[in-house]
Amino acid sequence: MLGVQGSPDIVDSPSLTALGPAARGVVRALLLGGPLTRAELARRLGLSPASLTKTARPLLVSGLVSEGIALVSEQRGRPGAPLVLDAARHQFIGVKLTADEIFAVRADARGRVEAGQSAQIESAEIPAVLADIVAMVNELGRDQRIQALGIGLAGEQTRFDDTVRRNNYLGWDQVPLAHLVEEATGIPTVLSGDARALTAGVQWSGPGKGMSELAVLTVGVGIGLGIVLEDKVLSGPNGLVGMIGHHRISDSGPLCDLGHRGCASSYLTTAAITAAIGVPHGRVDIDLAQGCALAAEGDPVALRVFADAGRALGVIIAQLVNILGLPAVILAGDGLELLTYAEDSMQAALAEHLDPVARHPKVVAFTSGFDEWARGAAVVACQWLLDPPRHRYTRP
Amino acid sequence: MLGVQGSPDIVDSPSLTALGPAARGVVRALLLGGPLTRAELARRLGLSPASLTKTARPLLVSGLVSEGIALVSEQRGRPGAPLVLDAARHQFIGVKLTADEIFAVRADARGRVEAGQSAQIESAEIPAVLADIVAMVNELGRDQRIQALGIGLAGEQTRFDDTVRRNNYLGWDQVPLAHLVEEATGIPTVLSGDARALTAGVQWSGPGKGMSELAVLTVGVGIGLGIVLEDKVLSGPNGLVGMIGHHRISDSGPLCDLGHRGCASSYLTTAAITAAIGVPHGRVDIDLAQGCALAAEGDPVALRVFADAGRALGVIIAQLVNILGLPAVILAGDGLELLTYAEDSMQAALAEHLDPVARHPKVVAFTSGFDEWARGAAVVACQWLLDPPRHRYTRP
DNA sequence: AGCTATTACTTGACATGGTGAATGAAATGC
DNA sequence: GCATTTCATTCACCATGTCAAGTAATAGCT
Repeated sequence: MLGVQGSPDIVDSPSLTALGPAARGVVRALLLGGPLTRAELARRLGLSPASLTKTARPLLVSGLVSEGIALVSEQRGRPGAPLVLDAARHQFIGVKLTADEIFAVRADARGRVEAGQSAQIESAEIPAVLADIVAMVNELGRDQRIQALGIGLAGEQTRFDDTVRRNNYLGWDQVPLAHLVEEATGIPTVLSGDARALTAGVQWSGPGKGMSELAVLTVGVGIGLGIVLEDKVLSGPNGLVGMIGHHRISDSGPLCDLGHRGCASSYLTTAAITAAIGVPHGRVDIDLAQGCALAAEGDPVALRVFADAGRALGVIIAQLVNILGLPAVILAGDGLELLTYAEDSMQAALAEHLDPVARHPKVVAFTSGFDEWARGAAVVACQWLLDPPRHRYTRP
Repeated sequence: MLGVQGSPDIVDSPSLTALGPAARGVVRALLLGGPLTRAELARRLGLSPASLTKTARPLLVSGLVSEGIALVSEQRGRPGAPLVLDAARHQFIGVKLTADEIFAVRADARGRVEAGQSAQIESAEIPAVLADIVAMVNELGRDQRIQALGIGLAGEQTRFDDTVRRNNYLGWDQVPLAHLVEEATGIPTVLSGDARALTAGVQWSGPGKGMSELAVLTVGVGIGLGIVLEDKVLSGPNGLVGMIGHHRISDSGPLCDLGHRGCASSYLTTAAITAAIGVPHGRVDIDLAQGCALAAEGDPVALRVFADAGRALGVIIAQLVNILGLPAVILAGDGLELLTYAEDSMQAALAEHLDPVARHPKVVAFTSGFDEWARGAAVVACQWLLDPPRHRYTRP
């Protein structure tokens, strides 16, 4: 692009915030459902055809939406003109903040990653971290108009949050991070829990695209859980949702670091698995890949550990499905490698613990890089902008 | 036979269906929050004061709402005039349908029961049951204008359903019961799952009144679960929610009738408890009250059975709170008597299995008669009428 | 080809529900 | 008695959505 930093010749697509709630609803539906005719949109949004004509007009004029060519119709009557959304027109930035590292990506409205970077955190002091974030955001947003910025971090964040509450990793408490970043960058900013951000990414543009109900279960350093109900990522009144890490799976079993016997963490975290495999072999420095290699060689210890892990996964999935009636569960996280040797026992445990009346859920493994977490945060930012505001009125 | 709707000497308060969505919102808030000033309503509904003046006017004119006297103000400025809702003005009927009996109550909008009756079901044939229901409804609705009718039954019903899907108790499948009853009585009718109806009753006018998030766990013949999230009773995509009856509590434990070892049903259903107490004593005809009596005498078998039941309850509550972040769990059902001797172990198990980060929930026992189920169905009918319609448009 | 049924879209009059700004009303605190 | 604070109203205006009516484009049938 020709433009220099901050120059006026950036293509200035109108901000999504300028759209009314009706238009946002249309954009949201198009984002999730691909090109759709006005008639189909009207049906999905529960509006009259007349409304859609009216709502779509300004979107067409602005160029955000354009009319495609009618498909070969298998219908009887006049074919509809599909509306196609120019999702690449709007950019978002997603940031995943951990105790020692920051990941950030720039993505378009559909969640396609355009650029990304990462940096180590030198100090957990608020001004230092803030400066790091701002530097990365400015770098990624150079010569781009960024619609919104999403930050995902561990802890008790609600779906669209603005302050960091009790973050043990960073040692922060009650930090108005969204406001700080917004002031420094000029970009509207929202916070979210990291598991919730990952879930949002899965739901809008990952393997769960278009599903209204699903759960995302992550295994790795810890166990994370995100739940989508009625198209919305659940966050609970305090952001305290999905604390499934210490669910008891079995009365007899290994101990987790909190002293629970047979809890989910004791079977599923990477540390638990590597320790369980390594100790009987007299090795403490084993990693997950080595554990998998042992299993591949037929090592009985490794096979048993993975089988137990699979069983734990199956029990958790069954509980979720029984309680919430979910039709799909997505497995993710950097410990997902274990699934190779755990899938059979997982399926067996799932079948055993599923309620006889419940429908068998679709279970999908979603292998992804670490930037998936940051991408999820970008999706959260997009969802935030397009969210139908419940409370429009802010008193003076 | 036609309903009594047409009789000319009924005080004809305008139907709630005539209210627009804005007015319904006000009525709903007043129903849940008692008398509220316009200013407070505006804050709760996220509207401007101007909106409230406008919305409240027709309600005041119609007499459904009247202005109370300002309370002794502890505020600084002008005291607001509380709007009080005349909840007794609108009647609803709730019906609980089981395999062999029908319970029905008439209640006002606030869920206060005005009358009730029950009848045995002679035959499970659809026309026979329909006739029974219609007769009871006509009897309860005599000389009254009934706003809506709610029917609660076991099975895979969604929150506001219209057809009975796969009901094993009655042997029905795909019966458009709501439509049939509506035609025969002239009263708008809605179906709901029975656990969901009970939950609705708890949420609107029971011990959970005013709470936005809670779960209702029932013990008795089976184990039921209803979940409220963001003020709405959860029903899932297929109405398959809360199938918690066969969750595994322990590897070792009694068998349930499906052959699961140590599942929730095997610890908590009344049949399981009475059998567990009775068999060691060589008695098969024991009931729950007798079991309690034995426990009161210090019978070690009974005490142990109740302690195990309490532990199962505690585990289930902990799981629910961990996953959903619920601040409160209400216990109900006709088997609740067991709690007298199970509470300690329940609390212990809850504390043990709750995630270290999770907030300890409020656990409340809600002892109630059998008509609580029918009352819940009446509340569902009221919620249904006052629900903000997502899809207003019905195409011609 | 021409007709009919079917589905898609547009138009304009109208209703509803919401806002902001200005104003008035009723209490407390000094 | 007066400032302050909070509550409520009024009026002009906007956004969204419906209805009824009409136009447009296709498939299938005769």
